[in-house]
Amino acid sequence: MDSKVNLTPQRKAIYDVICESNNHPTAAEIIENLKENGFRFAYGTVYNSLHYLTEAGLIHELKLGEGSSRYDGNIDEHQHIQCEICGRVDEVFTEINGEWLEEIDKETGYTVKSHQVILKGVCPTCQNQ
Amino acid sequence: MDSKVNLTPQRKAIYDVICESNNHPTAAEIIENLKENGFRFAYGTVYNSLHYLTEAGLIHELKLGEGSSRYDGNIDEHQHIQCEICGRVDEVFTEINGEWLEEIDKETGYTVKSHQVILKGVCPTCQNQ
DNA sequence: TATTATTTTAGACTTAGTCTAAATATAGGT
DNA sequence: ACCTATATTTAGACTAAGTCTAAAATAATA
Repeated sequence: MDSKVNLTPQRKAIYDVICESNNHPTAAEIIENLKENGFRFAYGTVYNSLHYLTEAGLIHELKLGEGSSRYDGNIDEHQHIQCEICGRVDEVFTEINGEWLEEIDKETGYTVKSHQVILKGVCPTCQNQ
Repeated sequence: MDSKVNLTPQRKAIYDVICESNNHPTAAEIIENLKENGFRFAYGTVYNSLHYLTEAGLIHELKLGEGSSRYDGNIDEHQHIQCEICGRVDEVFTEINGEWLEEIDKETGYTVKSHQVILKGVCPTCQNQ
Protein backbone atom coordinates (compact mmCIF):
# COMPACT_ATOMS: atom_id res chain seq x y z
CA MET A 1 0.00 0.00 0.00
CA ASP A 2 1.44 3.37 -1.00
CA SER A 3 2.28 5.48 2.03
CA LYS A 4 2.16 8.70 0.02
CA VAL A 5 -1.59 8.99 -0.11
CA ASN A 6 -2.55 12.62 -0.54
CA LEU A 7 -5.54 13.00 1.74
CA THR A 8 -6.91 16.44 0.93
CA PRO A 9 -9.63 17.79 3.21
CA GLN A 10 -12.26 16.73 0.68
CA ARG A 11 -10.93 13.19 0.42
CA LYS A 12 -10.61 12.93 4.17
CA ALA A 13 -14.19 14.07 4.71
CA ILE A 14 -15.46 11.57 2.15
CA TYR A 15 -13.37 8.79 3.61
CA ASP A 16 -14.71 9.55 7.08
CA VAL A 17 -18.30 9.45 5.92
CA ILE A 18 -17.73 6.01 4.40
CA CYS A 19 -15.99 4.64 7.47
CA GLU A 20 -18.52 6.03 9.89
CA SER A 21 -21.47 4.80 7.87
CA ASN A 22 -22.52 1.28 8.63
CA ASN A 23 -24.51 0.68 5.52
CA HIS A 24 -22.22 0.84 2.49
CA PRO A 25 -23.38 4.22 1.17
CA THR A 26 -23.83 5.17 -2.47
CA ALA A 27 -22.30 8.36 -3.88
CA ALA A 28 -25.67 10.08 -3.48
CA GLU A 29 -25.86 9.01 0.15
CA ILE A 30 -22.32 10.21 0.76
CA ILE A 31 -23.16 13.62 -0.71
CA GLU A 32 -26.28 13.76 1.44
CA ASN A 33 -24.26 12.89 4.50
CA LEU A 34 -21.55 15.43 3.71
CA LYS A 35 -24.22 18.08 3.40
CA GLU A 36 -25.46 17.25 6.90
CA ASN A 37 -21.89 17.74 8.14
CA GLY A 38 -21.67 21.14 6.48
CA PHE A 39 -19.65 20.13 3.43
CA ARG A 40 -20.73 20.76 -0.13
CA PHE A 41 -18.28 19.52 -2.74
CA ALA A 42 -18.71 19.45 -6.49
CA TYR A 43 -20.01 16.18 -7.92
CA GLY A 44 -16.79 15.82 -9.82
CA THR A 45 -14.81 16.06 -6.61
CA VAL A 46 -16.85 13.38 -4.92
CA TYR A 47 -16.54 10.92 -7.80
CA ASN A 48 -12.91 11.77 -8.32
CA SER A 49 -12.21 11.24 -4.62
CA LEU A 50 -14.03 7.93 -4.60
CA HIS A 51 -11.87 6.74 -7.48
CA TYR A 52 -8.76 8.03 -5.81
CA LEU A 53 -9.52 6.33 -2.51
CA THR A 54 -10.42 3.11 -4.29
CA GLU A 55 -7.23 3.25 -6.32
CA ALA A 56 -5.23 3.92 -3.16
CA GLY A 57 -6.77 0.83 -1.58
CA LEU A 58 -8.42 2.70 1.28
CA ILE A 59 -11.96 1.77 0.29
CA HIS A 60 -13.67 -0.77 -1.91
CA GLU A 61 -16.24 -0.09 -4.57
CA LEU A 62 -19.16 -2.50 -4.52
CA LYS A 63 -21.15 -3.07 -7.66
CA LEU A 64 -24.17 -5.01 -6.59
CA GLY A 65 -26.08 -4.49 -9.81
CA GLU A 66 -28.24 -1.69 -8.52
CA GLY A 67 -27.35 1.08 -10.93
CA SER A 68 -25.18 2.88 -8.44
CA SER A 69 -22.01 1.76 -6.73
CA ARG A 70 -21.69 1.47 -2.99
CA TYR A 71 -18.52 2.09 -1.01
CA ASP A 72 -17.02 0.10 1.81
CA GLY A 73 -14.39 1.25 4.29
CA ASN A 74 -13.62 -2.31 5.37
CA ILE A 75 -10.87 -3.52 3.10
CA ASP A 76 -10.41 -6.96 4.59
CA GLU A 77 -11.29 -9.72 2.14
CA HIS A 78 -14.97 -10.39 2.41
CA GLN A 79 -18.16 -10.65 0.44
CA HIS A 80 -21.62 -9.10 0.75
CA ILE A 81 -25.21 -10.07 1.12
CA GLN A 82 -28.08 -7.74 0.34
CA CYS A 83 -31.63 -7.91 1.62
CA GLU A 84 -34.11 -8.18 -1.24
CA ILE A 85 -36.70 -6.34 0.80
CA CYS A 86 -35.06 -3.41 2.59
CA GLY A 87 -31.88 -3.23 0.52
CA ARG A 88 -29.45 -3.21 3.41
CA VAL A 89 -26.04 -4.73 2.77
CA ASP A 90 -24.15 -6.86 5.26
CA GLU A 91 -20.72 -8.37 5.26
CA VAL A 92 -19.97 -12.04 4.82
CA PHE A 93 -16.63 -13.32 6.05
CA THR A 94 -16.98 -17.03 5.42
CA GLU A 95 -14.69 -17.43 2.44
CA ILE A 96 -15.26 -19.47 -0.66
CA ASN A 97 -13.24 -22.61 -0.94
CA GLY A 98 -9.99 -22.06 -2.84
CA GLU A 99 -10.26 -25.33 -4.73
CA TRP A 100 -13.28 -23.99 -6.44
CA LEU A 101 -11.26 -21.21 -8.03
CA GLU A 102 -8.65 -23.69 -9.23
CA GLU A 103 -11.39 -25.78 -10.80
CA ILE A 104 -12.53 -22.77 -12.76
CA ASP A 105 -9.07 -22.08 -13.94
CA LYS A 106 -9.00 -25.60 -15.36
CA GLU A 107 -12.53 -25.48 -16.76
CA THR A 108 -12.28 -22.18 -18.59
CA GLY A 109 -8.59 -21.73 -19.38
CA TYR A 110 -8.78 -18.25 -17.85
CA THR A 111 -6.24 -17.04 -15.34
CA VAL A 112 -8.60 -16.10 -12.53
CA LYS A 113 -7.67 -12.75 -11.00
CA SER A 114 -10.56 -11.98 -8.70
CA HIS A 115 -13.97 -13.13 -7.69
CA GLN A 116 -16.90 -11.36 -6.21
CA VAL A 117 -19.91 -13.08 -4.72
CA ILE A 118 -23.18 -11.24 -4.53
CA LEU A 119 -25.67 -12.91 -2.25
CA LYS A 120 -29.30 -11.92 -2.02
CA GLY A 121 -31.67 -12.92 0.70
CA VAL A 122 -33.93 -11.71 3.46
CA CYS A 123 -32.33 -10.10 6.48
CA PRO A 124 -33.28 -11.04 10.04
CA THR A 125 -35.32 -7.87 10.53
CA CYS A 126 -37.37 -8.37 7.39
CA GLN A 127 -37.93 -12.04 8.22
CA ASN A 128 -40.07 -10.92 11.17
CA GLN A 129 -42.61 -8.99 9.15
CA MET B 1 -42.49 -22.04 -16.17
CA ASP B 2 -45.61 -20.46 -17.63
CA SER B 3 -46.55 -22.01 -20.96
CA LYS B 4 -48.58 -18.95 -21.97
CA VAL B 5 -45.64 -16.82 -23.02
CA ASN B 6 -46.77 -14.25 -25.55
CA LEU B 7 -43.95 -14.15 -28.05
CA THR B 8 -44.75 -11.20 -30.28
CA PRO B 9 -42.61 -10.77 -33.41
CA GLN B 10 -40.51 -8.17 -31.62
CA ARG B 11 -39.91 -10.38 -28.60
CA LYS B 12 -39.12 -13.34 -30.83
CA ALA B 13 -36.60 -11.35 -32.85
CA ILE B 14 -34.90 -10.11 -29.68
CA TYR B 15 -34.87 -13.58 -28.17
CA ASP B 16 -33.32 -14.98 -31.35
CA VAL B 17 -30.57 -12.38 -31.34
CA ILE B 18 -29.68 -13.29 -27.77
CA CYS B 19 -29.69 -17.03 -28.43
CA GLU B 20 -27.69 -16.76 -31.61
CA SER B 21 -25.12 -14.45 -30.10
CA ASN B 22 -22.29 -16.18 -28.34
CA ASN B 23 -21.10 -13.26 -26.32
CA HIS B 24 -23.83 -12.19 -23.89
CA PRO B 25 -24.89 -9.01 -25.69
CA THR B 26 -25.86 -5.74 -24.06
CA ALA B 27 -29.07 -3.94 -25.03
CA ALA B 28 -27.07 -1.68 -27.32
CA GLU B 29 -25.48 -4.67 -29.02
CA ILE B 30 -28.87 -6.30 -29.44
CA ILE B 31 -30.26 -3.17 -31.07
CA GLU B 32 -27.22 -3.05 -33.36
CA ASN B 33 -27.71 -6.67 -34.28
CA LEU B 34 -31.43 -6.22 -34.90
CA LYS B 35 -30.65 -3.36 -37.23
CA GLU B 36 -28.35 -5.60 -39.25
CA ASN B 37 -31.23 -8.06 -39.56
CA GLY B 38 -33.55 -5.32 -40.82
CA PHE B 39 -35.45 -4.69 -37.61
CA ARG B 40 -35.72 -1.32 -35.97
CA PHE B 41 -37.77 -1.31 -32.79
CA ALA B 42 -38.30 1.53 -30.35
CA TYR B 43 -35.92 1.59 -27.40
CA GLY B 44 -38.86 1.13 -25.10
CA THR B 45 -39.84 -2.03 -26.91
CA VAL B 46 -36.38 -3.51 -26.61
CA TYR B 47 -36.09 -2.84 -22.90
CA ASN B 48 -39.66 -3.88 -22.28
CA SER B 49 -39.08 -7.12 -24.18
CA LEU B 50 -35.88 -7.84 -22.28
CA HIS B 51 -37.76 -7.47 -19.02
CA TYR B 52 -40.60 -9.60 -20.29
CA LEU B 53 -38.31 -12.39 -21.46
CA THR B 54 -36.37 -12.25 -18.19
CA GLU B 55 -39.57 -12.35 -16.20
CA ALA B 56 -40.81 -15.30 -18.29
CA GLY B 57 -37.58 -17.14 -17.52
CA LEU B 58 -36.46 -17.43 -21.13
CA ILE B 59 -33.31 -15.38 -20.64
CA HIS B 60 -31.16 -14.21 -17.79
CA GLU B 61 -30.01 -10.68 -17.12
CA LEU B 62 -26.35 -10.43 -16.14
CA LYS B 63 -25.19 -7.48 -14.13
CA LEU B 64 -21.43 -7.65 -14.18
CA GLY B 65 -20.91 -4.15 -12.87
CA GLU B 66 -20.20 -2.59 -16.22
CA GLY B 67 -22.93 0.03 -16.38
CA SER B 68 -25.05 -1.95 -18.80
CA SER B 69 -26.70 -5.33 -18.38
CA ARG B 70 -25.90 -8.28 -20.59
CA TYR B 71 -28.36 -10.98 -21.58
CA ASP B 72 -27.91 -14.71 -21.69
CA GLY B 73 -30.06 -17.25 -23.50
CA ASN B 74 -28.62 -20.14 -21.52
CA ILE B 75 -30.87 -20.52 -18.50
CA ASP B 76 -29.15 -23.52 -16.94
CA GLU B 77 -27.61 -22.71 -13.55
CA HIS B 78 -24.15 -21.33 -14.14
CA GLN B 79 -21.85 -18.45 -13.40
CA HIS B 80 -19.70 -16.15 -15.53
CA ILE B 81 -16.14 -15.06 -15.95
CA GLN B 82 -15.13 -11.92 -17.76
CA CYS B 83 -11.79 -11.10 -19.34
CA GLU B 84 -10.29 -7.95 -17.86
CA ILE B 85 -8.60 -7.16 -21.13
CA CYS B 86 -11.00 -7.82 -23.99
CA GLY B 87 -14.24 -7.88 -21.99
CA ARG B 88 -15.55 -11.17 -23.33
CA VAL B 89 -17.76 -13.18 -21.03
CA ASP B 90 -17.64 -16.95 -20.72
CA GLU B 91 -19.72 -19.44 -18.85
CA VAL B 92 -18.60 -21.32 -15.75
CA PHE B 93 -20.42 -24.52 -14.88
CA THR B 94 -18.41 -25.73 -11.92
CA GLU B 95 -20.84 -24.99 -9.11
CA ILE B 96 -20.09 -23.53 -5.74
CA ASN B 97 -20.24 -25.93 -2.87
CA GLY B 98 -23.66 -25.92 -1.18
CA GLU B 99 -22.22 -26.05 2.32
CA TRP B 100 -20.79 -22.64 1.77
CA LEU B 101 -24.26 -21.17 1.37
CA GLU B 102 -25.44 -22.86 4.54
CA GLU B 103 -22.48 -21.40 6.41
CA ILE B 104 -23.53 -17.96 5.31
CA ASP B 105 -27.04 -18.53 6.44
CA LYS B 106 -25.64 -19.29 9.88
CA GLU B 107 -23.12 -16.46 9.88
CA THR B 108 -25.45 -13.67 8.83
CA GLY B 109 -28.92 -14.74 9.92
CA TYR B 110 -30.15 -14.02 6.41
CA THR B 111 -32.28 -16.48 4.49
CA VAL B 112 -30.12 -16.82 1.40
CA LYS B 113 -32.22 -16.73 -1.78
CA SER B 114 -29.66 -16.51 -4.55
CA HIS B 115 -26.01 -16.06 -5.22
CA GLN B 116 -24.11 -14.75 -8.17
CA VAL B 117 -20.40 -15.11 -8.67
CA ILE B 118 -18.57 -12.69 -10.90
CA LEU B 119 -15.13 -13.86 -11.82
CA LYS B 120 -12.57 -11.68 -13.54
CA GLY B 121 -9.44 -12.90 -15.21
CA VAL B 122 -7.53 -13.11 -18.43
CA CYS B 123 -8.94 -15.26 -21.20
CA PRO B 124 -6.80 -17.76 -23.13
CA THR B 125 -6.62 -15.51 -26.18
CA CYS B 126 -5.42 -12.47 -24.22
CA GLN B 127 -2.89 -14.59 -22.33
CA ASN B 128 -0.99 -15.05 -25.59
CA GLN B 129 -0.36 -11.38 -26.25
C1' DT C 1 8.92 34.97 -5.78
C1' DA C 2 8.11 32.48 -10.03
C1' DT C 3 7.04 28.15 -11.92
C1' DT C 4 4.98 23.80 -12.06
C1' DA C 5 1.99 20.26 -10.68
C1' DT C 6 -2.17 18.82 -8.33
C1' DT C 7 -6.83 19.39 -6.97
C1' DT C 8 -11.34 21.49 -6.90
C1' DT C 9 -15.12 23.68 -9.02
C1' DA C 10 -19.31 24.55 -11.92
C1' DG C 11 -21.68 23.08 -15.21
C1' DA C 12 -22.18 20.96 -19.79
C1' DC C 13 -22.41 16.48 -21.48
C1' DT C 14 -23.00 11.22 -22.00
C1' DT C 15 -24.93 6.75 -21.32
C1' DA C 16 -28.26 3.55 -20.06
C1' DG C 17 -32.54 3.13 -19.16
C1' DT C 18 -37.55 4.64 -17.75
C1' DC C 19 -41.92 6.85 -18.50
C1' DT C 20 -45.96 8.59 -20.96
C1' DA C 21 -49.59 9.19 -24.04
C1' DA C 22 -51.09 8.04 -28.47
C1' DA C 23 -51.35 4.63 -32.07
C1' DT C 24 -51.56 -0.48 -33.30
C1' DA C 25 -52.45 -5.03 -32.83
C1' DT C 26 -54.77 -8.98 -30.76
C1' DA C 27 -58.50 -11.66 -28.54
C1' DG C 28 -63.10 -12.66 -27.00
C1' DG C 29 -68.04 -12.11 -27.12
C1' DT C 30 -72.15 -11.25 -29.74
C1' DA D 1 -68.01 -9.23 -39.27
C1' DC D 2 -68.35 -5.80 -35.50
C1' DC D 3 -67.64 -3.96 -31.03
C1' DT D 4 -65.15 -3.83 -26.92
C1' DA D 5 -61.41 -4.77 -23.85
C1' DT D 6 -56.70 -5.83 -23.24
C1' DA D 7 -51.98 -6.01 -24.53
C1' DT D 8 -48.18 -4.19 -27.14
C1' DT D 9 -45.48 -0.94 -29.73
C1' DT D 10 -43.99 3.56 -30.85
C1' DA D 11 -41.68 8.18 -30.55
C1' DG D 12 -39.80 11.01 -27.92
C1' DA D 13 -39.40 13.45 -23.50
C1' DC D 14 -37.32 12.58 -19.30
C1' DT D 15 -34.21 10.73 -15.32
C1' DA D 16 -30.23 8.95 -12.74
C1' DA D 17 -25.57 8.15 -12.34
C1' DG D 18 -21.55 9.42 -13.62
C1' DT D 19 -17.87 11.64 -16.86
C1' DC D 20 -15.54 15.45 -18.99
C1' DT D 21 -13.66 20.10 -19.59
C1' DA D 22 -11.72 24.44 -18.88
C1' DA D 23 -10.92 27.73 -15.49
C1' DA D 24 -9.84 28.85 -10.72
C1' DA D 25 -7.70 27.63 -6.42
C1' DT D 26 -4.07 25.08 -3.67
C1' DA D 27 0.12 23.13 -2.82
C1' DA D 28 4.89 21.96 -3.88
C1' DT D 29 9.32 23.08 -5.78
C1' DA D 30 13.10 25.78 -7.76
